[in-house]
Amino acid sequence: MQTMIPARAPALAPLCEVRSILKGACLRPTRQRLALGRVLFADRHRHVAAEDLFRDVVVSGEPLSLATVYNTLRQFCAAGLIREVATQSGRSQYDTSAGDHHHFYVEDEDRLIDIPGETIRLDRLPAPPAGHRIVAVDVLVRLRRVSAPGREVAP
Amino acid sequence: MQTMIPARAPALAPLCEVRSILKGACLRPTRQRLALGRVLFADRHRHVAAEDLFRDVVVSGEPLSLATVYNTLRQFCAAGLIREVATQSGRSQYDTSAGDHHHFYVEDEDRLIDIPGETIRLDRLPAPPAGHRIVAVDVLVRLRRVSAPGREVAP
DNA sequence: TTACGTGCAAATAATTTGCAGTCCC
DNA sequence: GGGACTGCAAATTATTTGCACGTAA
Repeated sequence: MQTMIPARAPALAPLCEVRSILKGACLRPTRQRLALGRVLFADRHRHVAAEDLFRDVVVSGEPLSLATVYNTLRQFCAAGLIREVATQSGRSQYDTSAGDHHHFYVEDEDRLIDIPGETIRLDRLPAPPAGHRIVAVDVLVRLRRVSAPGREVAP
Repeated sequence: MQTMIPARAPALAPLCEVRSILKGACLRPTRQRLALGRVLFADRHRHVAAEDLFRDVVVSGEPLSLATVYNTLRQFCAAGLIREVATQSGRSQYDTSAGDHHHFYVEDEDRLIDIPGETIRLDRLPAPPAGHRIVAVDVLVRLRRVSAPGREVAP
């Protein structure tokens, strides 16, 4: 889509903070993980797809391979440092804040927006089927642009 | 995973019903769409991935191509006849009941289970960002097996 | 040292598309 | 008859994996 890469350097989390996050998750502080962590944890309310993160880290001056980004995202996810958000676009997005909150999803742009945890309250959560336990409740509020190019559906 | 294809013929919705559903959506009643519709609309609480549906239709005796399944699912979705459900597995699942309800998602099996609409109530839905309107609210309650093979996480 | 990580390129998986031929209205 | 639909195979896109090499503990 875009030929020119905007070389805005993304904000970076302090190295020592990332180190201790990794240590807490029993993950070796390799150069690549540190670089990914510095970008990921700079803003606790970010949503990234693997490709975006890859681009940001490379722009930040640390070369690494895309495969490593995928692998590391999976590890961070398994460690509970970040969270995968399911959308209906083909690609996964990762949420840098693991806390309790939900999302708006702008369909046309494949973009996520945080909804603070207390804003939505779920009453009467159903009991899980026998033999299962609830590990998470994800609420996705799907949005579309008003008066989007095209036609508007009558209510 | 499974080498033998169990040739259980799936239940089929009546042809006339599928015809009128298609007519209502302004879609031509072609042989392939009818066959897909008969399988899809036989049970209003089914969840299928494209490949599963493809297999079921072929088993029901109507040959068609996988590409047509994908294309048709997209068309049915756009027409509001079915609904795509986002999960974190790579593949999309389609829900044959378009009505208001939510889902349990068994992560280990990539399987969806309906939660009736009134079972979950959402209070205080947040206002959408300016210029956007809410088109749907999807709640996904993620489940994992209790005492799954492996280890259990302490609470 | 030594198991754990990483890069690369190739493999997979799910889905979409181009185009020639077929079918419904 | 003519545009809508389908099949096929090839293209795309997102992600994973195998294996030789590098690096933190």
